[in-house]
Amino acid sequence: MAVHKTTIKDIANKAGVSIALVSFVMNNKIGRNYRVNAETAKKILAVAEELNYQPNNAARSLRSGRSRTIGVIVSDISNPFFADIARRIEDNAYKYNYTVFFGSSDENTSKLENLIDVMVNKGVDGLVVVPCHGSEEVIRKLAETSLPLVLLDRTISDLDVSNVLLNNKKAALLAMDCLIRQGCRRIELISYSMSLSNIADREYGYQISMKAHGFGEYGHIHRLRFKDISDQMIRVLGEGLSREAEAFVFATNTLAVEGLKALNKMNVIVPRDVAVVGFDDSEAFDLYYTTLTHIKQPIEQFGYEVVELIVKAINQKDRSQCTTIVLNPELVEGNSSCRHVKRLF
Amino acid sequence: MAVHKTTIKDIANKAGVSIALVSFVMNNKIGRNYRVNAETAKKILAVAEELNYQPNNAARSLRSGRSRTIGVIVSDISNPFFADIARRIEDNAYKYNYTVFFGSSDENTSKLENLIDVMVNKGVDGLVVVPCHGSEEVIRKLAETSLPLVLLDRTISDLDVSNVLLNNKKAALLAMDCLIRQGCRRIELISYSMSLSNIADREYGYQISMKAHGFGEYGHIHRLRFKDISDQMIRVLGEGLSREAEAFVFATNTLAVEGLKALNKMNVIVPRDVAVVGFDDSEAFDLYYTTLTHIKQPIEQFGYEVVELIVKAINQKDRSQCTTIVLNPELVEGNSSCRHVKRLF
DNA sequence: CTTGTTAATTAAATCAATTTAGCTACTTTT
DNA sequence: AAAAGTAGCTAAATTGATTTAATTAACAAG
Repeated sequence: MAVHKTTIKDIANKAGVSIALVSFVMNNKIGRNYRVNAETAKKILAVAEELNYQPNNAARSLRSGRSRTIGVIVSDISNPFFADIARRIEDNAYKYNYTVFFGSSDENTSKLENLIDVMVNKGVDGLVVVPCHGSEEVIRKLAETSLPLVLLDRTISDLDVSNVLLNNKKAALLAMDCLIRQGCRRIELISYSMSLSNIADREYGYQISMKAHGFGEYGHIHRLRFKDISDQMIRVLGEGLSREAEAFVFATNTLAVEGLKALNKMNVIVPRDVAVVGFDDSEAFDLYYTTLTHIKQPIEQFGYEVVELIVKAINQKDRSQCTTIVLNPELVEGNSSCRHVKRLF
Repeated sequence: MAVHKTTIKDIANKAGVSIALVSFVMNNKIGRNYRVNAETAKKILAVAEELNYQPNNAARSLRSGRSRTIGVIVSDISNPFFADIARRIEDNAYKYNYTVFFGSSDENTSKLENLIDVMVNKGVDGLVVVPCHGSEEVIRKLAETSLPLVLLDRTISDLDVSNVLLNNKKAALLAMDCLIRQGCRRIELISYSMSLSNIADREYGYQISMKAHGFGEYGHIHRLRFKDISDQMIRVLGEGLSREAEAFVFATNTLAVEGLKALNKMNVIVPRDVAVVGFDDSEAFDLYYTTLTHIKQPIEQFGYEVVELIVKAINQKDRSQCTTIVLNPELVEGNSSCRHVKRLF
């Protein structure tokens, strides 16, 4: 608790030994090379305890070149999806005695680059990054350095780097299967205009499914710009409905929230007028008048695996060994996709 | 971008000067005590640029005893209220060249104590803490140390420390005035059983208002335990409704979300059957079938002021000078408090 | 009794930056 | 021309911990 002041030197003085011995004991380095008398070790530990010794991280870091610190850059830490992952990362990193710096890129490449600089400058031992639109080159350059790196949620094609990703194609297929089982054919996808691997894979899964079931002609992918979503949303949903779309799939939780808001404004009732499937959970859906069918991502596992990978990468000097972990999505069926409800009205 | 390797020494070698000169120039220390020829300075800066010099934080930190790092411990970083504040803190701290460590206490004192230890150990220059239930003693001990400290959102009574708080009593009065204006008398408050200054002040404001308007006899404060809220919520709301409560005030956003969920389950329509006022905003309310009347807290200002205070505290050696900033709440009137709607049904 | 071995310990270098005290050359003053 | 002042620069100490190389003391082996 107390703000530390006692150093290894203080302990050495009080215990009547050299600072080297204290260091050996404090680091449990006792072995064939460093031998310390059991009595002496005991005494040193006692004095350390008495003086409430806390090692100086700056000194340690300077000497070892390591900070026991990890940098995590997500697109927006106030997005519940990333906030939840952040919590898990924090918790798991703590187990390994690592502390975490967080940063938000706001889907802005220059901000991302800046954050990377700040964190590298702070001396983080490794970086976890959610690549944003247009960040490909920045990430490639970063991957060329010797700094341990793990990409989260999205990846960069043809880049030899560790990843923790969702099986986004499968996720899209799950969403589609659910709707198709309900008899939907005119299914439209609401997506972002940003070029992101997770989005692309979801779009791919959507298209595969539509074609496989022979609904290709009904297919529509709406790609919205990141800024000023709500106006665009009302427009594209309106377009879809005028084409008699039977279902909308929203490619992210932010899109789903905005989409449901728009449908509310347009007085469109879900699932009576149109079926809906979303991605990710959100507290927002808890108060919605019907339960939302959505793809559930294994948040805890995301946080867990990311830390495992980055710690592994830090501890191996061989940077060439990369691991990609692909996590499985799960379909949570609510009422928003129950197309048959129409008959009830 | 590149992982740094060039040191002050490299620059000195390449520029043909001593490391001291490089340090003077890099730190802009040029003045009466440290004189550097303009030409030399220029050359040093050029070499630094060329070698892409990034100062080693560990060395700097070791020498100066400062880390340019701030620790922020909230109760839960995945609660949107704190996540939003965290973003603002991060942004404002960046302006001062500070980086931020976040931690979540989960309203658990021993976890809080542990986090404080970790952060002190990491050598943070200052701490921003949201005190949790039962943390009084821990905070008092912390305040006795020389570590700059700012309490956020909640305070500890009779403790000489800087604070950034909401005027919670006023906030409660605003909420009450709004309901009373609508003709409500049987107003009940849903609160936590935790002993927290913000909660206490909101309860106080509620009681003051009820008594002042002569509704004391109708007053009911329900204090829920932090764990397993939903069951308790259904019970207490049921109790309230059986007493013909006309309005519920929820003392926090988490309580409001749980409360509205419970009302949904109980098939109680807002505001037809009961009026509702909440604290804080939440994305969750966006999809609710009616707009929620709530107390809006100045989130941006919270983040801003906290950083201002902690930076000020860090830069003054005189620890005795404490500042308390009390921010003003704002009432955002939605439809959930429009009691008169009853007549329309 | 010398040599070798090993247990126990320590002095000193190192990490990268900051900062104090001091040292040259000049220039200015008297 | 001696004294004083100053511009420009540098050597070296310092920060706290880690780690290498060296040292001492004790004991066993030859």
